[in-house]
Amino acid sequence: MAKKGQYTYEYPHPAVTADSVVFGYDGKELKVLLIKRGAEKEASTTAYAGEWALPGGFLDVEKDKTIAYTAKRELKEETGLRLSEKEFKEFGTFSDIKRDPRERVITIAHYALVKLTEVQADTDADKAEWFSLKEVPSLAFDHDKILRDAFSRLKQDIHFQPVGFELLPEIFTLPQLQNLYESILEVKFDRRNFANKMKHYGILSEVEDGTPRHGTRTPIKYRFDKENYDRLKGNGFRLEF
Amino acid sequence: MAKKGQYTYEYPHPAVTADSVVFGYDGKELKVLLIKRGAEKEASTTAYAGEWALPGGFLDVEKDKTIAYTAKRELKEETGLRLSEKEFKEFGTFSDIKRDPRERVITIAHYALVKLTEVQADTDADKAEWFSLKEVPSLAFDHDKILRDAFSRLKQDIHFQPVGFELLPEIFTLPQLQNLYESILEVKFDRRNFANKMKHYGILSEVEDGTPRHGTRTPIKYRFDKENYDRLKGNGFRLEF
DNA sequence: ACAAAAGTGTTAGGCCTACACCCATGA
DNA sequence: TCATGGGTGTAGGCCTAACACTTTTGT
Repeated sequence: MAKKGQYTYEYPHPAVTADSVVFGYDGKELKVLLIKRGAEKEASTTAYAGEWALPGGFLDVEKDKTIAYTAKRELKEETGLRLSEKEFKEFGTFSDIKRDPRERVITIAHYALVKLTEVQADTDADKAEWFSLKEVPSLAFDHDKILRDAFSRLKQDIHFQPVGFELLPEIFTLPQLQNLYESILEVKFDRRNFANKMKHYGILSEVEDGTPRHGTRTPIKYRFDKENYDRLKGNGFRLEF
Repeated sequence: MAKKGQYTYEYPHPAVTADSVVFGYDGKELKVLLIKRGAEKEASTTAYAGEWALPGGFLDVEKDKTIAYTAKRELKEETGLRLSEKEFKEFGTFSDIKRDPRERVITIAHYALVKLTEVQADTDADKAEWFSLKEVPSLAFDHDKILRDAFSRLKQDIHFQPVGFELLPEIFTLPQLQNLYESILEVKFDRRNFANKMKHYGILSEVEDGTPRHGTRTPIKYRFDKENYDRLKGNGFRLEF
């Protein structure tokens, strides 16, 4: 570890952190991953000790190639989750002069989408916990605001890029997909219209699992047609509703 | 001025800057404001001396309330332009480890829209110059990329929020407005369809200037209905084309 | 047997697109 | 007088929104 006071500059420098809002979907609700700030580690983490916060941490000036890499590294260290840098979408900078009581800290905020059902096993339950968006406790620093902003940004983004693939298990049903959209946009859709639209996009392929679907009570299973999905993601699309 | 080496930290800190891409419209073309980097001032500005760059500069850790304030302050200092903090839209962070040869510098990129015809007088011609987007020289640091990203972001944003008010003079004509949209989106529109659409939004009010419009050769003058314009801006809108 | 979940198709209305002609001015 | 710029309206197509009934399973 570096010696105290080793790094000097002609002008004051701020500290820079990357914080991440990780959204997951359990088939019913949208959730967010939070960590509990501990008092055990470096002195610099003692602010807001014991409170819930977004995962994130300081830019390693000498090693982190980009701030997205910081986000990735810190998420892994704090929650056990391994995501690639590309999965972090930057959505804003929070730079208020008083946002950290210790020193001037600028944070670059990111959000990421994960398949909750698949990564739940990887999240280190000692440190991290998934919260329903409606039951998020009050958070350290300005993380409440960061979380709110991330959610609005996700709401915006969902209009232009399909969003299911990142959040749903590989095999899913139309009602699940619809519920996901409804959870994010906080509205209800007509079942028929939703199905028509999704089918027209051509990103769904029906999964044949042998069972010859007796009733209509058990939903049809789909997976995403990754090729069309990615093309749509690249070109952008217009979800109107 | 602070003494050299006065500021020490336990861990290395990056420098943080705010850079601004200021777009203006002269009635024909979209332009961008650039500054020429000088060698005269502090040592820290000698990198890329003499080259063109985006206006911007270092966060004043002790005084700048937010990074948007940094953007505002630096723009004023470097070009003479006075904008309010709200006029700077943050659109991304550029954090590549090698983007500045001197030390680790993270920049928070912003863009702003101004009425070129009205502010041209305020821009300090010794330091700053307006360039047509198609004639931008090669820029210092990674500012080429920042400029490209700003332009794409503007293109995106224009689909969801009306954009004329910030760029056009108070009184303008429909052909001007159309040309502005065409300049930004780099496409051509049908005159009639464009007019129909804009009129349906209800953000244009005809300006009566006495002259009883003999021919149709002289275009009708409009101003924005600020109330409807702001409402539309708040609610968002969907420009389809 | 009843409530809840899921599948399915049609119609009306609104928005987008394409398209042509006239008038006045300036060269 | 001719080329240019600007104003204006309509018809067809597509997408969106609204809407009801049937089947089956679980209680």
